[in-house]
Amino acid sequence: MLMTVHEAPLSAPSCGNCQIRHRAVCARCETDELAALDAIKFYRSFEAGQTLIWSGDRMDFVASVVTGVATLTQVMEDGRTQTVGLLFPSDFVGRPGRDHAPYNVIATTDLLMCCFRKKPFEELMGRTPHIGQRLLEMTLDELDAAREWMLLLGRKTAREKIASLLAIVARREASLHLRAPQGRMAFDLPLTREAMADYLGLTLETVSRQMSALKRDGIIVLEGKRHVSVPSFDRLLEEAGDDADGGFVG
Amino acid sequence: MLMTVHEAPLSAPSCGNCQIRHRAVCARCETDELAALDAIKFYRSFEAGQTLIWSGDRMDFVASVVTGVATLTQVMEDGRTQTVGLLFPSDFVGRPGRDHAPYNVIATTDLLMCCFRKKPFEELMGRTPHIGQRLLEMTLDELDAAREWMLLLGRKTAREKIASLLAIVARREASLHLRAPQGRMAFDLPLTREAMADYLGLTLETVSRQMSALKRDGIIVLEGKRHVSVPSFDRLLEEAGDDADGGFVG
DNA sequence: AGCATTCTTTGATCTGGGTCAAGGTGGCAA
DNA sequence: TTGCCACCTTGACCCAGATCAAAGAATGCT
Repeated sequence: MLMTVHEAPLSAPSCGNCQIRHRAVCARCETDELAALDAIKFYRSFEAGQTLIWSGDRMDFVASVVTGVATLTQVMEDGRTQTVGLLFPSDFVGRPGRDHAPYNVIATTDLLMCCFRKKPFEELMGRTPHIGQRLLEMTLDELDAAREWMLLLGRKTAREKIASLLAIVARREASLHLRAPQGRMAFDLPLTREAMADYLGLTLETVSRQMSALKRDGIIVLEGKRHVSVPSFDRLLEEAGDDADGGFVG
Repeated sequence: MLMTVHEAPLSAPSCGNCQIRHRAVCARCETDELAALDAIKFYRSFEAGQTLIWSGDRMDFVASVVTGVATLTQVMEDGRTQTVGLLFPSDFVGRPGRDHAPYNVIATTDLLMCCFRKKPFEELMGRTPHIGQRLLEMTLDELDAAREWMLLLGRKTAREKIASLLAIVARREASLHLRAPQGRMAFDLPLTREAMADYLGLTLETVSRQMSALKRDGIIVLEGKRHVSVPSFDRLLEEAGDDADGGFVG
């Protein structure tokens, strides 16, 4: 069973540990871990567009997304920008054992984060190997996702890139509602055209043109700029150029 | 899985644990860990060009590179290929808790791997949290490297890509000889032009042209096709477009 | 030595996506 | 209800890198 909706800061999620457990079952939660995590956690909320963390900032906490979407981005001296991670609810940011942020973390929608002070979190990790194991699994999944994205950035066409991104967003949105992604589906894009471009290694004009092309070709239906419906998820996957189920577990 | 298995080399590296510890000092090695790892390890060697593991293969071991260089590559149905990882000595392949390989692993030079049967390795990990922690650190480093590479693939020019790759190889070669990368340095490229292209998201012709351009501009000196010397490492880093120390810890 | 193979370089040409520029569109503040 | 501002779309043109083609090295085999 996947974890259900998290509530606002005042009424904390029923199982704070779920953040760490990243869509894993709660059944195995050990009470003391839960209490220990509860004791060091706090919530922060951000508005769409806000930069939560600047690259190079001191970061004295680790965190996981409760609701909303954020990006990790790298910026070159001359301003070229590449997004290197998309964070959906249950995704984790921050690295035990490093105290400066290597990326900008930007809220692309309104965002609620569940944070853990790093010091006590690290201590807790030392005491309960289980948390470290979970973190390892999550990190390995992220690594796979990053490598999948390397294929996209290095070898896919603009159209395939857009289709891949839409497929990933569709999948993640579906998983938030405990559904498998298939058939007709609809969702809101949590990203501006520019943010999409930064994730895909394109310009925003190309993103816009390819969105129009996919719409013209009936792969997607747009209502407004952000709401997308996908008549056939399989068709979308074909456009994404992925073999088989093609990809992200992320 | 096609591979020629030679027997364990007569003189194994003095501390097998170092593989896992990934360039860490051996001083902290705990005797029992070492013995336990020794008990489940074996060596395999491969020739340049051999594919050690095919994507989708059952993989019943994890391993680390002792000598030589290997790549992790993804291939699309139509043959487009993207390398998603470069493995130098001390780098780790394989994931506890997954039994099919997600990438092709290809030896780009003659290669010696130190392998651990997965089952006993996982059990050992369960008993000695220390190994899990080390693996987490290594995985987080790889994730950073992958994300750095995403910036390269998404936003850098062909010339910057080549310079970045040369800088990484120079750094890794230097670290094998326990030196800091700086000033004049020389090394052999462990990759063909095609393998470079696959890692950089370019064609081999573009790689060749840009190598010639960097040579013409005095950034590098080529002796033969593979031997590179770099008169000024700083100059190379500038060409790579990295800010500050720019990058890979890998 | 002669030939084949594999890797690399270089040239000529083409093109997908970038760049520059000009309008849409829609939400919201006054 | 108007006007602003942020976001998005579309068009015209351009260029970095792809593609197509040919011809050098280097190596190894007979």
